[in-house]
Amino acid sequence: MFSKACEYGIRAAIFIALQSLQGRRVSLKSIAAEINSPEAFTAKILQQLVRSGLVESLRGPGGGFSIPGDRIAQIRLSEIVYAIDGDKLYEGCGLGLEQCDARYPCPLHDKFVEVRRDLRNMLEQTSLDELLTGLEVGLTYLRR
Amino acid sequence: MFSKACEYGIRAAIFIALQSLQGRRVSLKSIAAEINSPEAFTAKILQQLVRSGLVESLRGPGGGFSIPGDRIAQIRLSEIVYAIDGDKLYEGCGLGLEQCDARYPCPLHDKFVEVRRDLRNMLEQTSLDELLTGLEVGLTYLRR
DNA sequence: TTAATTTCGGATATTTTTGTCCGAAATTAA
DNA sequence: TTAATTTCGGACAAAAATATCCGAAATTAA
Repeated sequence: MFSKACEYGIRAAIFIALQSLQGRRVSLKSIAAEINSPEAFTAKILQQLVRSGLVESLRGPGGGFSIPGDRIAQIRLSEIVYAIDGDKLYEGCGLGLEQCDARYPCPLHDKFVEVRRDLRNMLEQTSLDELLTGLEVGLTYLRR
Repeated sequence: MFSKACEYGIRAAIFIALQSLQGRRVSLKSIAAEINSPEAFTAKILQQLVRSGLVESLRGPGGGFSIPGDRIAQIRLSEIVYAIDGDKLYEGCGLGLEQCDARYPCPLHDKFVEVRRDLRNMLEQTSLDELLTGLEVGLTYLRR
């Protein structure tokens, strides 16, 4: 469903948010260790999130990545997915037709649009901070 | 959402079904021309559908691909997707965790499971023949 | 039988995605 | 200032997905 890059990006963002709540900046190394992702590849994805303004970074000793407290409740998964994969998930015909819309739909158009809208709604309605509560109380996990 | 292979596979199956209804077998060449797909690649995908028993093939002059009439109403999109992509779409954690289930869920587990169930239901409930009616009356399209 | 047609199957090529390496730049602290 | 740390950015490598090529096998018809 999501690309590997997206999976790593979301997991990283969740972990950064979790640590930012405690006022801790986290290094690339600790992120990759915590979410169990390839370090160098994760670096590329984090750079995309930084450029998109979803994550802040600081170089040098004690540096690392963070998300400002007020942003943690604002940022939606849809923004993270969009920053990494662009509108791939939101646009385009389910059967790959170049032109496919309500006027000239593919045979699957209506049903596909509905499913994708559900996915999109889910991503747009899910903020980072609501994913943290389960982690904090040990009900959900970021690795394994 | 779907792989290119799946997109071609579904479009091909729809076109074969449409022609089979008229008692016509269709060649690889005409399929690729009709659904606007790369011919040799489409051949590989058709072979998968044949091996899975979703499509019948016949070699030699006048040969080609077909779907028996009674199968057209039985075959679901879920079967086509499964024949081509396996259970990739139906299994696995949304965030890519190796172990993620109701007992040890990732932070997105519940929401993701719900969206994927919607997608799966849609594919399981959609049969080939119901996609043909729109095509027959010119309401939907397979190319463009 | 021969020639033409069409799918089958393996090898190969191209493109995209995923992943690695390494030096440069920035920052901190001794 | 110097050394250590950490992100940044570009080049490169590996793997997977997409796509092509071509001869073999099967079938049909002349």
